[in-house]
Amino acid sequence: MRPERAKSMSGSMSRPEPSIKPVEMPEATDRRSRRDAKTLIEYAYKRLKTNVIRGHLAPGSKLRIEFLRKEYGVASSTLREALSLLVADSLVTVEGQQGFRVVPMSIEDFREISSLRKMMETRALREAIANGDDDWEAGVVGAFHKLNLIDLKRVNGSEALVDVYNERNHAFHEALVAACRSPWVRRFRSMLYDNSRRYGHLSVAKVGIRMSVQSEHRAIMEAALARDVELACRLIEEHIDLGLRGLAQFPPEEIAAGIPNLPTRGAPAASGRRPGKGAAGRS
Amino acid sequence: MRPERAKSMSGSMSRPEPSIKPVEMPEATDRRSRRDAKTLIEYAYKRLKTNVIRGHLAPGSKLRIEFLRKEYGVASSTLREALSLLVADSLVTVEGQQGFRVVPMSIEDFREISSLRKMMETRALREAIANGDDDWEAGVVGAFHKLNLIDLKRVNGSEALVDVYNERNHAFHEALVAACRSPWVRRFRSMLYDNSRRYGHLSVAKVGIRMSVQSEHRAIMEAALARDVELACRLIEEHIDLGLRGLAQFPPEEIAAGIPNLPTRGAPAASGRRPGKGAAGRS
DNA sequence: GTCAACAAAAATATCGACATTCGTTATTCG
DNA sequence: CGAATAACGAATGTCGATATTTTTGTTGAC
Repeated sequence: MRPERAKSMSGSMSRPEPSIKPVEMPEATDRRSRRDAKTLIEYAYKRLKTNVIRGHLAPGSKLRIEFLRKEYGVASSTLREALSLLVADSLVTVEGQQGFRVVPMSIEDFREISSLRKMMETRALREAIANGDDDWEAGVVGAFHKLNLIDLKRVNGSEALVDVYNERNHAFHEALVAACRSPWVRRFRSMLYDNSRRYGHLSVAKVGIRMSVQSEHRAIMEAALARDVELACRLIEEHIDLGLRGLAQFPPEEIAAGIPNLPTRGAPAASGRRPGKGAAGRS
Repeated sequence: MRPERAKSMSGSMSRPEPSIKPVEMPEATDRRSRRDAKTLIEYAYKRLKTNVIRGHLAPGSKLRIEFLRKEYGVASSTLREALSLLVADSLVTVEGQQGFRVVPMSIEDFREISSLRKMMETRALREAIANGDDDWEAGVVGAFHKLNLIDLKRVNGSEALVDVYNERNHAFHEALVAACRSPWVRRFRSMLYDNSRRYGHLSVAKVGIRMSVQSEHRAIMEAALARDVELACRLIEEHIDLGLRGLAQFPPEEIAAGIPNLPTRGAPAASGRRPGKGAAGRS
């Protein structure tokens, strides 16, 4: 069903690079998601969300309608609605006559998120383990396998591989709780997870991925499949704590700044500043 | 600072009717909130939120832009953005080319909300009791007093008094956790509480207010002021459970239907139906 | 009588122009 | 020289018209 990439790579090595389809390269993303998004609002919403989570839109920065409008090629109301939808995810705030803003990052924020995540994640996991059927197991095993195919040592440093890793890591954790049916738990968990991903990306960018992560994932998966609720919950709590600890060492201002040296794809200037007055001035 | 209502009531009776300023009568609300809303979006947002929580917009019903647009006197994009903001509160859903919809109600939904509310409410209360200063205590005592001024026996039946009661009940519970600083806990608690208010209103409309509620409130307040965390948490959990039990007796379809015999202020027809074809047809 | 294709109608989503508000800089007054 | 003020520019918020999509209603064939 996807005849487009027929003659791309015909290698036959034993285990080549982990089939990196260019997950969200700047161009590819646009085309793809614009196709399978039902509406332009949804398209803008997803793209904005990705960029916030990845840190391409700096934490705390102002989201100027006019700029993003042109950048994304949609009307102002369309973009505005997409941003409003992003408020539901607690990734963006909006205030009276003040416009939209990326939610700031801080270590206290990450602490609270991690703490609540432990509640929600375990609750979701409990339920998933109780309800999980064969399909759920298959999903977990599959997602873990895909995640495990990535050679961690090679990830640190490579932009593209980092993206793939983050994507698959996300998929694995989703698969774990896929069998949880409670809508509210799912919603809260999802909000918290999305927010925590921002810190996850930051952590990867700053200190790289810790090597123990694969074994942690494996242990969690095995406990879940063995239906050992208590163990699985304990392990996932530790997993969350380790993520927190990885960032706790940095000074607050470094965390608030987000990922450094990032070309801020789709964002105006760095933080709250104006784009600079020079350029086309006429005085 | 409010010279408007200078010569209104000069009574000097021992304890008259509990000074019912018409909290959100259909007209008054519009004027008032339209004034102190910074933007039209905020105005529409608040008004829609109130109507959803009160059940004037039936659970599960479709929110037709064109209809509400005229009703509220704002442009379609403005209303659209207000609705998008309501998605953040989990009071409204939006789906692809399908428009907006009031989130449905069900007893399972209420169960999950109540369950999660117990987590969040206790967590918020714990923190509030730990941090609470004199202002917090004053706020709690004041809110309780106002709530307690209402004669419950007289409430059941009177539309206006029900609104006042619900409003003050809300204020009391807000005051209890006002000293909680954790943004995420506050946010989640708030979402859950708003949603649970829908069921609260339904409960009041169907079975009236249980007479024990005042003593429950008093006990919670006293425990909180005495800084008895464990007792306060236990009491509030019981409080929540009692609210749930009040509705659990009804058949599912009655709960899904929302408040009966309500003129659906600001809503088109009852549920998913069209407004009727007659009127200005020209065939 | 049931189903399917087609046409009409309604509702959603999208757009770009316009009005309003806010923050900044330049100016004036004490 | 400093503070308050006024004009400017930029960004937000608001609007109604238009394009697309979905739904409804009807006709015709099997």
